[in-house]
Amino acid sequence: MHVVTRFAPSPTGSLHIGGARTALFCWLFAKHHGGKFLLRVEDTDRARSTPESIETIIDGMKWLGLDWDNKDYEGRDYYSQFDMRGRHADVARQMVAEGKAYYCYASPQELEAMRAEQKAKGLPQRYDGRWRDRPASDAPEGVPPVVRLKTPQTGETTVTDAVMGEITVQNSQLDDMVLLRADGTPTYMLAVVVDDHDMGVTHVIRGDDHMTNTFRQVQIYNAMGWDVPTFGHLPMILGPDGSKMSKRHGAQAVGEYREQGYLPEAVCNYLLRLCWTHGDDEIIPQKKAIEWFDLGSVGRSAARFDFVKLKSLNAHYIREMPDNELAKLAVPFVEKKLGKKLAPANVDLLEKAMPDLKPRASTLLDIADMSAFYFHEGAFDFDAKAQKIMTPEAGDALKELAARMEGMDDFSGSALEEIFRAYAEAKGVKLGAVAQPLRVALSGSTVSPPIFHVADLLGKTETLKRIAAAL
RNA sequence: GUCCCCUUCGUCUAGAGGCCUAGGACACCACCCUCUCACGGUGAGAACACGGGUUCGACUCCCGUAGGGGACGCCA
Repeated sequence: MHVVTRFAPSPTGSLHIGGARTALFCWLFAKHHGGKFLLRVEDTDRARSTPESIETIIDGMKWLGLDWDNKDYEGRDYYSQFDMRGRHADVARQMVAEGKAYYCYASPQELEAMRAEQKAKGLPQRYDGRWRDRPASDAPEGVPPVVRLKTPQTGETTVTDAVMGEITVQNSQLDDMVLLRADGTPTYMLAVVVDDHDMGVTHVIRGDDHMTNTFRQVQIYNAMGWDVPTFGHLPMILGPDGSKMSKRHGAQAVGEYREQGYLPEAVCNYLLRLCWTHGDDEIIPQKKAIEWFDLGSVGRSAARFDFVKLKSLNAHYIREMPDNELAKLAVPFVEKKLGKKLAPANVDLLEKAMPDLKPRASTLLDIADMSAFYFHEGAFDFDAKAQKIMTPEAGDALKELAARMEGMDDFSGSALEEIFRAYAEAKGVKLGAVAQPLRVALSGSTVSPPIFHVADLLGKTETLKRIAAAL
């Protein structure tokens, strides 16, 4: 199957998680079929479109690993809808010439009054076609008209959606939408259709908030005699409480997930599983996703976003990642936590500590929090719990054990553990009774990775230094 | 208000008329492992929105009700 998909965000903000999901699905569908995936920025709204927003969206796509095929297009890495405005206007004029569209001179105020009246009467709010059949001679002087599509008022329109199935709407429900604004710029409705057609888009995959637009857009395809692409509408992503996703629910922008230490693999896997399934499979690496993806397995109902599940998926991908790669990703987070650059030796230490850190972390932020103590300089400030562990008796024991450590040639974790175990057994106490004070001395906390291994990584000199500082 | 879509454990979902004593994952609880915290392992609890049909048989098909979402702009 010949496949061309596109992601068409409007550059009026960041790349939202819902947009990322749409982009992911478009990308997966194209990759699955060996087709093309295009990026088109819908920037016809000049007042709200910003270059910063375009950058943010592109950054987000790159971070997620969703590469598109229209790079280096006229000095840009994406299609700009605004660039095609001339073409859009030509199409609109062609439709007027062919009697498929007409000029409407109704002012915005007039239309507002019309809608208000309809609403008051409990009538459906739509353009009443007041200029649909009026002769050109009725045109008022000096009023720039908009171009409206002459939509069929009888019959019905059926769309076979690759996700939602067959959906039919009565044409009487559709009104004559604006194609070209009074200032000659195209509306979204016209621009998407023309661009999708011109770009050879075969599959329009987007959020289902566009479902009802589809019937209107089909009218434009029909008026122009163009092939209608296959549509696939994806269900909405809702906040945890079932209402529309908003700031109060948590991170919305893809960039925020990045800053919070999420891995793109986890975000993609989570987004994929949110409304698409492959039996009982939960962990779906990118390669498998491309192999398995299809539109038929996309669910039809809106899904609630579950930050906890995303986190557990992120934890999984952290555990799977090779230590060196993970350390590299974690460095900026650790440096931010520490407020200073990490020396090469410390980066090395971070990588060596990774096997201990990985199973304990859900995000890169967690890794930064848990690993900060390795790089700590000077004495720790013990919290109440730590102070409770550091009793005079514990101090005496540590002092004795430190003396034994001095003489160790093999300062490995297992050798240390042996010494501590032997000591504990001789004193008739549990290992924890001596291991916990060591943990507090070395990490400044009652919680840390396995403490003998920590000592091993810190080295004999640093370990003894920290014990001395703690006593 | 009009039109469109949706409805299985708390959440994401499996399920295409008998395979369902409704499966998996996250979360939660218990136990095991254990130097702390995790990881891991084992186990428990937890759902077919409601009401009518159709059928020998409905989570699965049809209708209705309720609830949720979306659209109704010279925004996209």
